[in-house]
Amino acid sequence: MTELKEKIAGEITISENPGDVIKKWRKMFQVSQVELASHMDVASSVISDYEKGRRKPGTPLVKKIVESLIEIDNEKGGEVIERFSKPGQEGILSIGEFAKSIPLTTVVENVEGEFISEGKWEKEIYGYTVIDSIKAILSMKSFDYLSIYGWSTERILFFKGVEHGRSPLIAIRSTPLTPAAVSYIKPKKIDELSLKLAEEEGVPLIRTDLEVDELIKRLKNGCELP
Amino acid sequence: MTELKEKIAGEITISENPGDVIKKWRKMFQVSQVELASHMDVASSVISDYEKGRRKPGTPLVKKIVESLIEIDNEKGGEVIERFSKPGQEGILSIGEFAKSIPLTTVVENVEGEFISEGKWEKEIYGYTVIDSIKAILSMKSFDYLSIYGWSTERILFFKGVEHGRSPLIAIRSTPLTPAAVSYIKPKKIDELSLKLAEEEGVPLIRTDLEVDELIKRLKNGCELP
DNA sequence: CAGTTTTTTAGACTATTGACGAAATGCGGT
DNA sequence: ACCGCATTTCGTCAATAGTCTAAAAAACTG
Repeated sequence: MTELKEKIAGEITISENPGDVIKKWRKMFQVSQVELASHMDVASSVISDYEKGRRKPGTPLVKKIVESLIEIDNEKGGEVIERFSKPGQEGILSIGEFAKSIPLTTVVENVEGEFISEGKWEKEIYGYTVIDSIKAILSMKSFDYLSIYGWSTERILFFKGVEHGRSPLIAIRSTPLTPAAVSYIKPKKIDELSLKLAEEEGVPLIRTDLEVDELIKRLKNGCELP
Repeated sequence: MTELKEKIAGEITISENPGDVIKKWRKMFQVSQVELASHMDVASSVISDYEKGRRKPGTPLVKKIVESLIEIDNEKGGEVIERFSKPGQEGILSIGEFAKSIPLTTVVENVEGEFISEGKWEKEIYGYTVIDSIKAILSMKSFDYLSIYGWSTERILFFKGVEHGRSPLIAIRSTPLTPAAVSYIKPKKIDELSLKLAEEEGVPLIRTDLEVDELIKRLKNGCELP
């Protein structure tokens, strides 16, 4: 949902003619100016002024327009939103980029993790993705493994719902890209095959016993910004 | 490039604290307020006022900030931009969503196309993707076939650089999703196997002899908005 | 620690936005 | 042609953005 909001807001903002883009998305959501204005508690001529370019919207107003379109569609059953749901990303619980690269050892420390793989790993991490393995497996035919890389492959992947560690590694090996590191969230027992697979990929394995919510919180707060 | 700009602008706009997001991205690009301000030809205290939330940016200003960050990075070799390049999308020439669903027959008419597959096709099309098959093949190991679906699978895919029509269909069959239609741009000769493959997928094959630029233009102008 | 750079803060002024209401225009249906 | 609904246009005013300069505070480096 946030991604769609950002997409719309970004497109409006970057455009040479924000008014045209506002109008385009309003029509996409099949909402009249009167309806949008009513939802926003303004006069409909306000919407027209922006769409025709008489006024340039500030960010608070773009935010309000976008959120209103989303809310109106939800009230109508969410059909348009459904159409704009990207396929294959159901199992991604959280994904983000760090403001600066962070040493892997620091990330692991922050999430109270411990290395399963032996050796000294001096990688720099630029982002993270937290994945629910069960959901990913259930949508096996459609899960978009490439989407877990978001904006960079130099990231650490956290898998929840893993027992022995194999399936994420096998899936990762089926894509053309390689993450910087893989971590399991509260795994049962990591077997030797997983270690071997990871070694062949040059990917360090880590484990953490943090709760998922706490993990995500730490990734967002502890690693993203000073 | 546009996608990254929209991503940054969208995140700034949708945020409860745009100033914090502006600061985050400025730091990500490793640019000081002084440098950014100088590039934008304003006083550095202007940047501070926005980052600290004393002023709320209008869309023209967000646009200017984002474009300045990108330009500054380009001047420094583009390393940060490179880091944020999504892998696997090198062969996508153009991708877009229609404001409303359009009957396939109308789309085909607009691009002066003709059906190769027999029968009456009454599909509704929600978007398009124009793909350079040569580039996609060259980055064979990393081309992200799922990315061609953008925000919806209900789209028509146009393949440029196709001789007999097989490779796109084989590639499509290797992903878990199915497009609404497939069109070739100036193909040599479509062989029977391609027809058969398409038939098995329930995907109509179309051909068009438009130049790629003209095709993209028509898709953007003729189909996107009335 | 000192010096330099970066960021923040505050006051001030001009231009523009945010928003209204009323009138005009456009469009589709009967 | 008329009606109802949607959109556009325009004038107006209060509030806020866009921007400056100068000083203070914070951060960084050797």
